[in-house]
Amino acid sequence: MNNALLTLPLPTHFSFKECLWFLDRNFDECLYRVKEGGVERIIDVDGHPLLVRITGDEQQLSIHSLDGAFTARSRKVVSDYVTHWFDLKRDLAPFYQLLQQDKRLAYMVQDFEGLRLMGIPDVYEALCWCIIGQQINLPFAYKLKRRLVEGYGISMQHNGTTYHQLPAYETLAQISTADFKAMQFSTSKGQYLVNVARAFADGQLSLAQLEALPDMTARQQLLTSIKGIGTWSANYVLMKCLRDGAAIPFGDSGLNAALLSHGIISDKKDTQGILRFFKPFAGWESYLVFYLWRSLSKVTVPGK
DNA sequence: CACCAGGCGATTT
DNA sequence: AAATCGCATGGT
Repeated sequence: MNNALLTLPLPTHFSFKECLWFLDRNFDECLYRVKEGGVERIIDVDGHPLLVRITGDEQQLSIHSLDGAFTARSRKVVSDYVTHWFDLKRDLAPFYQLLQQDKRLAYMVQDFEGLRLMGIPDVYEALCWCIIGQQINLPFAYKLKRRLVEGYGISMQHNGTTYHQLPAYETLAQISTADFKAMQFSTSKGQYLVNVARAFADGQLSLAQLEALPDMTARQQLLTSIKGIGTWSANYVLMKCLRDGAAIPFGDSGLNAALLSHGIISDKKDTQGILRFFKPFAGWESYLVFYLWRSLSKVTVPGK
């Protein structure tokens, strides 16, 4: 038995290639690295960084620790993390049945077969990314994230490559407006990030606290009580981190673009039309949003 | 110089 | 509740 290897069985309708395509779609991501058919990143195990490499085939995901053998504890944490990240516990068959019933979307079942809604298991990371990405184009958003991570985060070396983690929230909470400006963050973006970091540092917000709430409405309310987290961000977190199938990031520019290009609406402000469109997809709204985002890149996966 | 980008908060209706 | 407005900041 290899103590540095962990494997996870795959459900049906799972394509590692499709998932990897999403992770590697030409953005300058700094919290993981896609290399030689796999993805590598640091996973936090009780405050300790563990570098792993994930590859996949038809049957399973293989997770190699690049940092020594797994312990029983790290095996559990990493397994849970990757299961969440790749959404391994979901049966996509019902979703594909719904897609087939809409002529405008049926092509997705073939073209994107096995694509999972790639999550952000860490709620702090999800919230930071929301704020960084608000109202700016994605290439610039990735630039900002890299500046923040390289300037204030935690990094480690492996075989000559540097791997990063976000700054701890205690660190982020103390970055000044001037320091944010130097990284080309707007004043409000910097303040919003500090607000989130403080909420974690002060114990007002944690994954456990969110999960303890009775329903998604209550979770959304707690999230939007933080200045800087609006409807879009709260729903983005519900979708990518808390795995709420019904979350829709209303107002999202990419979502609107996809709805327009599919002839589903003819006006971004047609709120009723959007709600009507999502109605038959009850419980799968977030998956539908993710597949609509996917459709914006017509690039197909090599070998499919 | 416009207009846009994975919006938000505050204000007004 | 729903619509509108001002706001930052860089990219195209």
